[in-house]
Amino acid sequence: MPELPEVETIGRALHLQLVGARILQVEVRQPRLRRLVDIEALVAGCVDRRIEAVRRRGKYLVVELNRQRCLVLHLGMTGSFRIEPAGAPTLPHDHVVWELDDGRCWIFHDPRRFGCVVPASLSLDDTGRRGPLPELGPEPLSDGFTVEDFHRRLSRRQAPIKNVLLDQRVVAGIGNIYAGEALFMAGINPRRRAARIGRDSCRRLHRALREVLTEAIACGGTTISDYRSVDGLRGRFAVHLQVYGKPGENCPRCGAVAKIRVLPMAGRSTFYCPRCQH
DNA sequence: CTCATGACCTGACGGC
DNA sequence: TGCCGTCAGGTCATGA
Repeated sequence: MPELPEVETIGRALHLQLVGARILQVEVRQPRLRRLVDIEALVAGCVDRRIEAVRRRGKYLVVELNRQRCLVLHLGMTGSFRIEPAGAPTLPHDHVVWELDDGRCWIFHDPRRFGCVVPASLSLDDTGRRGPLPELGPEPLSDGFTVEDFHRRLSRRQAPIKNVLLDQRVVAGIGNIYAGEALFMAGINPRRRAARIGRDSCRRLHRALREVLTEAIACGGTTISDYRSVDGLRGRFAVHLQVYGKPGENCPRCGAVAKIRVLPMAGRSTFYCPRCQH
């Protein structure tokens, strides 16, 4: 579910809520997430440590703990966090519960169990990666994401641009919704081979990605059904979506001239306007 | 290396 | 009402 704006929203909320708290204990109710939770390592990595920061990298969250440890978290499709008073009743699919020293507990909830909770040592390698994060491309909202570098990366790929945008090694944090929205904004057909995106189109796509992600973060993300931030609030970007989830509707740019179409690409639904996107 | 496909899970929804 | 197929915001392993 969550893409960069949703993970950013959740990460900011967790940072505000958790920094300064000390973890008294951690309970793993269901270790069988996408990667099996190593309970021993999680307990050793968490208990009696203070939470110092929560940061985002791509769609991952890194919770920094004192004494050089961290937690690497991913929300998969349906992961969420909430914070409750200690002893509050838990729900089905509450898989990990951290008890804090201030009378609250922090809960990881994930019905589909595509998320992960991985304890790691807090160390930077020479590429700036933390712990067991996979190889990730540049942060699209950072200065390190330049048109030149983006164009170079695209020029090596023969796959459709839509699929390449979903490759986290090319640029980090883009998922199905924002890939489709950015391609619409940039007027690029999702089936276009990435290597055949010219300099001008690449510049438009670069700008579109930054614009859509920035606006979505300002809205607290996009809620289609499940997604909620830590406080339980919905993201408000859904009303700004131009094409995602709107097959058969009039294109918002060319009006009634063309209808939005949907086609499967790499197993995911892709929405686009056949008239406006080339 | 690149690329496409299916697997991993649960729940919601529509058709019959 | 209930059963079945399909679909869902993500990643990862596998084989061509």
